Amino acid sequence: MPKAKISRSQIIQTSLATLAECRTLDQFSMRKVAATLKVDASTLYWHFENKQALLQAMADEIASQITFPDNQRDWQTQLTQLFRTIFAVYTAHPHAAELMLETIPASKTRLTLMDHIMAILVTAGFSETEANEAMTTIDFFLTGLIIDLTREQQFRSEINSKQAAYLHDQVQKMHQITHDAKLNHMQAAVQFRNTYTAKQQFEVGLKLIINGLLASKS
Amino acid sequence: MPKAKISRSQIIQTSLATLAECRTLDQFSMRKVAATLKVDASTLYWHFENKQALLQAMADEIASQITFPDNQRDWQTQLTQLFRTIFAVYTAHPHAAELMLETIPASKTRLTLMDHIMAILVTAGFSETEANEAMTTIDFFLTGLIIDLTREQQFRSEINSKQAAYLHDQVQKMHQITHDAKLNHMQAAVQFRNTYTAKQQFEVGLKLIINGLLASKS
DNA sequence: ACCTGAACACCGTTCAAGT
DNA sequence: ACCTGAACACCGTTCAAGT
Repeated sequence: MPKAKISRSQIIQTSLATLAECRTLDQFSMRKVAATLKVDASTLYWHFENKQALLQAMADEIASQITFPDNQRDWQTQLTQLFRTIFAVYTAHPHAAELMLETIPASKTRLTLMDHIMAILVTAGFSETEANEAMTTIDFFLTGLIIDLTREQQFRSEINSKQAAYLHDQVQKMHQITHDAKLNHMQAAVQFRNTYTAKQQFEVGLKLIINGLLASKS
Repeated sequence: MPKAKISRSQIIQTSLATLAECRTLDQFSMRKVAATLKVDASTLYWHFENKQALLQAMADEIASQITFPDNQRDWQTQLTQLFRTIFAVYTAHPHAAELMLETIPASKTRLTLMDHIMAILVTAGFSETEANEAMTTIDFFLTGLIIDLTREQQFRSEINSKQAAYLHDQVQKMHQITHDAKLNHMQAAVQFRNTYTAKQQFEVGLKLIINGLLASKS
């Protein structure tokens, strides 16, 4: 029994490191991970069924870093704290939000997390239906926000590659059209996005949804 | 001046038809579009700068089918009607939601639409900030919902390809873990998703957010 | 049990050359 | 102005063969 050159968890760690150096999720490839590990690409297929399986494992690894809030506090506080943690974890790992979106929550870690979010709401007196709706709404909001913002940030920083240059032009064009067509509300929106940080936008959106929940309760 | 074999709009139409036959967005390729048009793949690059540009054009084409609601009605009705139209248009075109997510709204069509949504809210008395938050929240919710649901639907219908089979297994596994670990709230969530249609889930989520807006107003 | 090499069937994109 | 062919540098995945 010869010692294995690489382990499953080693692949996951290296994959996350490799992903961190990719500008977009689809630049992440099995071949790049293999190259970093100094292993043939086909070797990875002994450890993982396919690329999707590796992505799922990476998503789980990230999700496992999310900790649960103190359950003595009221539901608004618990929910806010928990989603703040999720926000922090997602922003700490490049492309984490996209990874979650492209991946099925078929692990105990992720399912337990979702169950916990719903538990907070159900314990607070919401129905299962309301809890499910609230959870997915917040989750999609959070995921969408992060994906959108990281995209724009990358355009601002990198003009090296042709692809980045094209996308940068599109952002410029967006501002141009907004200005020329006198779309005043969009102009306000753009300015709003430029002055607020991602964290601030997250807080304000989360508050809106929680307020909505509060209202539906009474 | 020889007559052009193909036109820009012809490419866009064929692309949408080609996309409709792809099970996932990343199965959509320039080469497939070219093959359908009986043209060399490189020809497309005379009409479009790159793949991203074609995707943007496709997204615009879809977005142009969204009509605005009667502006005599109150803001809740207008907002609900408009997003119902968006929901209908997104579900009519396979992968439309993903297309919107992967693409920058750098066209007059899409920017005007966004401006209109904000205008409804600002006219109703919300601040630009609140309007922007509400718009993005609803948009992300809608996009996320559609992407999630279409994914699951595809798994249920197709077991042909190996890729689909793997994802189908993951969905199974998700149910299994949920059951075994007694994640009761998740179980309720799964059941909820199985009995409700996409449209119903959309309606209920939209109502929640609008109620939140109503509450924040008073 | 774990890994390699070569191969297959794909991609997006470029560019000289054709009409 | 519009299109082609060939080429480049990539992909994910499989599978017989090695240790």
